[in-house]
Amino acid sequence: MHEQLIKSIQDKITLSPEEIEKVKHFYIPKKIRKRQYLLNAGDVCQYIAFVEKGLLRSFTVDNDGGEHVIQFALEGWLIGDMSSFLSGDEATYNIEALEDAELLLLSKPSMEDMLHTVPKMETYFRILMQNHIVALNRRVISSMSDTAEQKYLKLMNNCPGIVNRASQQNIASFLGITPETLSRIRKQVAQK
Amino acid sequence: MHEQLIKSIQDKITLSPEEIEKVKHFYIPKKIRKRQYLLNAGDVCQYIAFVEKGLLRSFTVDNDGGEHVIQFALEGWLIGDMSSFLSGDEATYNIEALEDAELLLLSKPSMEDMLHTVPKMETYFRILMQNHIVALNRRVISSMSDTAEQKYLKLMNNCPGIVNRASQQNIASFLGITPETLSRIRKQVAQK
DNA sequence: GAAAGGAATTGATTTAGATCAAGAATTATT
DNA sequence: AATAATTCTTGATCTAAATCAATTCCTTTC
Repeated sequence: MHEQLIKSIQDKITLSPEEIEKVKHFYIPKKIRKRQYLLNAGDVCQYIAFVEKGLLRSFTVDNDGGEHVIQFALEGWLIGDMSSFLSGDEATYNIEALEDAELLLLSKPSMEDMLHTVPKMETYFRILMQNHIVALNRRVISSMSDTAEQKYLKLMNNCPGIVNRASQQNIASFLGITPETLSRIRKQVAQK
Repeated sequence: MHEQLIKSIQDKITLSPEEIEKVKHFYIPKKIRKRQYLLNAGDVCQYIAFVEKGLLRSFTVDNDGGEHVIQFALEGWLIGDMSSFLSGDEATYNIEALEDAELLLLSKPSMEDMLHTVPKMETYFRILMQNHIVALNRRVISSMSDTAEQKYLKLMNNCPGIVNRASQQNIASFLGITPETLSRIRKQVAQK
């Protein structure tokens, strides 16, 4: 049940077997089914979720009712409304399972306990945050300067799992293009 | 010399006068002149810079030689290549002063010392990081779903200082539009 | 203070991608 | 298995913004 989590941690820091056992106990396993929501915009985000299995998306709904996919999360990724989780303010994002999923939830008190008990986990979360900021900056630049095709090809290279498993509507929304444009791009890319 | 920094900190956490004095000593004052670079892409980002006075920008140069403004920083803001600073890897951003500037530099060893000496500063940096992530997410959504005019109006509302002080080329680059388009938008906005 | 070099404006044209619309192909539901 | 409901594809048209180009307006700088 914790393989992905352990892998994710050991990728970044070194923990003793005892520390690993301690860390495990701070996470609450939870299964959710396709189409279920883990978080509704307006609620406070009580947990950040580590994905052991499945695929989720976070998204906002704008004034005109348009959905914007902020992030996907598959095996080994973390998802949540970080800002709401850390500050206790209302969440601006919704989080929905796109496939049946197995999650490991971490509440804020558990997180604080854990960082106190296993201080090396500070480094783990710092690295995650840092990677996240780098990824967001890349996405800003890409959304400003790449063509729709370049955006799609980059996503395909960086996250083939998402391209294979998410619907084209969701992928298009994530890339900031229409589903029609994505469909045409896929056709072109296929025949070369 | 430290007014802006103290204001920024006291905005988020409460420190005793003694703690404030301690914090001050970890920062190195530095003046740089317009057009000077604080960081070149490829170097390691040794310092994050708190802006006491002036205006700076960080930007990347893509393969075709095109510049992309990542961020502006004016009084009370922090600028640096966070990823390079924290990880020690090569910076991907350049940082340049757009006006003569007075900075307070924080090196990584100083930062670690400071967090150790005044642990409440952890919270300060956590809040800064968190705000940064929220801002980046907003920017991604805006760049995908807003028109050029909406992007400009939002920047004008959120950061009038930048709109007034940065060149239109830089503002256009930051917004992901051409200088010509920005010029036309400004004309329209002015006559209403 | 004149010349030079950018920066900003304005106009004409092009284009990538959006929008509108209708049909084909999957996927769900009973 | 049959029907309903999405999702995806394909085509025709439209539009916001890019590109190309020429002029005017500011700053530098000598």
